[in-house]
Amino acid sequence: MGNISQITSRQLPEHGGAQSILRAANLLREVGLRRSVGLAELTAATGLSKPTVRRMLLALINVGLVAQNPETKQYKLGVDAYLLGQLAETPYNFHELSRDGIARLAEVSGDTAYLSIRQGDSTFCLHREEGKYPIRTHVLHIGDRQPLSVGAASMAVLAALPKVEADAIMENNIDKIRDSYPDFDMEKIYTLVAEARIQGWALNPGLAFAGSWAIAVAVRDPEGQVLGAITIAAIEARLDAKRQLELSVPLVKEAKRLEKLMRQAHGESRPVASLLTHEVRNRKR
Amino acid sequence: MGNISQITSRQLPEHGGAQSILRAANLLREVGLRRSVGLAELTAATGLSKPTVRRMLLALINVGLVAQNPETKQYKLGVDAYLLGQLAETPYNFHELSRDGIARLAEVSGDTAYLSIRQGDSTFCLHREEGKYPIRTHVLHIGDRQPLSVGAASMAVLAALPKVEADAIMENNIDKIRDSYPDFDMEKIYTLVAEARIQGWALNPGLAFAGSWAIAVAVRDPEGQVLGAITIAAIEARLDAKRQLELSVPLVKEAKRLEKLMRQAHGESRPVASLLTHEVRNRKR
DNA sequence: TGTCGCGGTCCATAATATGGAACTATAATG
DNA sequence: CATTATAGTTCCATATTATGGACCGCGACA
Repeated sequence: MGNISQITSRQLPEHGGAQSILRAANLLREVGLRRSVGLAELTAATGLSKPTVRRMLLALINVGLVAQNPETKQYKLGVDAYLLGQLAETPYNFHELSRDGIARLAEVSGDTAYLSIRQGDSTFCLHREEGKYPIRTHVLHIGDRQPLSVGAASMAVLAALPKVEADAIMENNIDKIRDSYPDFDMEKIYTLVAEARIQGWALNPGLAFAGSWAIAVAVRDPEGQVLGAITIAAIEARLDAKRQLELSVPLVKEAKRLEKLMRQAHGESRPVASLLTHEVRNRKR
Repeated sequence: MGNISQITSRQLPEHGGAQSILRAANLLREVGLRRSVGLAELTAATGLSKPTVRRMLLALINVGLVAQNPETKQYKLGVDAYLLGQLAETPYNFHELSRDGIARLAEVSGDTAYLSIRQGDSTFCLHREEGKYPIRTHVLHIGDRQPLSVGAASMAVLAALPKVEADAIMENNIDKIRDSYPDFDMEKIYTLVAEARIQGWALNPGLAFAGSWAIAVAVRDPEGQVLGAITIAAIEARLDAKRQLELSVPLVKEAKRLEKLMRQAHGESRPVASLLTHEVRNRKR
């Protein structure tokens, strides 16, 4: 494998020998990131040859991780991918524990509340809860991924990271961002992140999508690492300076609450019920 | 696929060349089926050599599908597995659309209601909702898989399948079941499934776990295929013949409702919102 | 009718993954 | 302290396994 040019994605011969797994996982990710996608696009996205992609897709279909619509010939994630997700957990039960808080935020604000988790140089939208106000921004969807810098949650995460780390990431992401959001003002991002550091919450004044504003607060795990962020998004008219301040209060409160929940849950390593669980599991095995 | 000996799992050189993906997926599944597992058990479970398993695990860790606890050295599914699951869907939105109905069943019964989806020769527990009655059976957990024949949901699915297919599956599963549930009376299963065909709902009178009874109804997708089942489980004292009859009414009703929901949702291929989604997605790419 | 884009397949070749063995380390057990 | 079990690593000859160029068939378009 080429070790000089880094055109496609992750590579390196890797000490051991397991390249095909990396490729397959990459492919799986590419399929997942689009709701439905054709063979050609996947070959382009992965940089692999058509037969290879097709073979890998067949294998993934065989194990149920991918499904193909027999009419449109489009590929998408299969049921087993869903099931696998049911078996996995977010760290510290981040997702589960946040549910109520996010709902409360949607309730009190009337707008849309989000939960995002950090994944390397991106954030990933895990959950969305809608409030009662009839005009909503539907910009961010569950499953959407945004490079750090783009969006309120992203900026909140960046602001919460050590400054050197944040700067390195921004440097790193700058190309990715120029590709996807050509008319993006990186200077503004630096300012906004700096402000977020002082305020304790980040503001996205419609940068990614005109008219769609949002404020966000980072959430840390019991070890102090930045796990993700919670966000309230609204149309511009409903997020002026005054309301930003108003909403930042419950937002920060819910973030603190979530952090506390995670600390508590972290204390009790295993609930009593798992004893029974264990008994049953043995029976099965 | 191998139709004679099924010793290890899926095998055969497979027409194409993508065996390592099959192996990796298998490994991933084995990791997922246990909450947390060591290297030795995985080598045993997969039938592969230690270096191979370790190499594959490293690759899977690299892509985030597996995580390793640095203290215990145990492996489990990684965050990316979770995220992947968020991107996937159950067929016909089975899981989403069932949520309210399951909650209602838990509410009216006071006991525990389940949703299970069929996966080949097994059912997989997708969702559980608990009622208010203080004594609950915690036998089945989200993520648990049971071979068809074992459990009320399983039997409901079997009863709903064409008889020849059901018989073939039972024949097929019989070894698996003898392994895991040594004191299992297959004769009784046949009887119960036959009864289920007549009644329209299946009863598990504490077969898998003494004292834990349940009734279940199969659910079909808009094409008429059996997708899974919904279940009400309770302790034996709360599921005598009279109450079985009582509870079977709302159970069947919810199943019908769910089927209707899926038919409706199937009609409208794409909601309006996805136009916007598409626009945003383009921006990113 | 020609051509372009797409999904899909073949197969000789080259690259890749494999696992036995031998070894280290650490922790629990008797 | 010896023993056992577990996790993990390295080496390397071997052959299993993946690869992609070339090719086919189809439908859309001009």
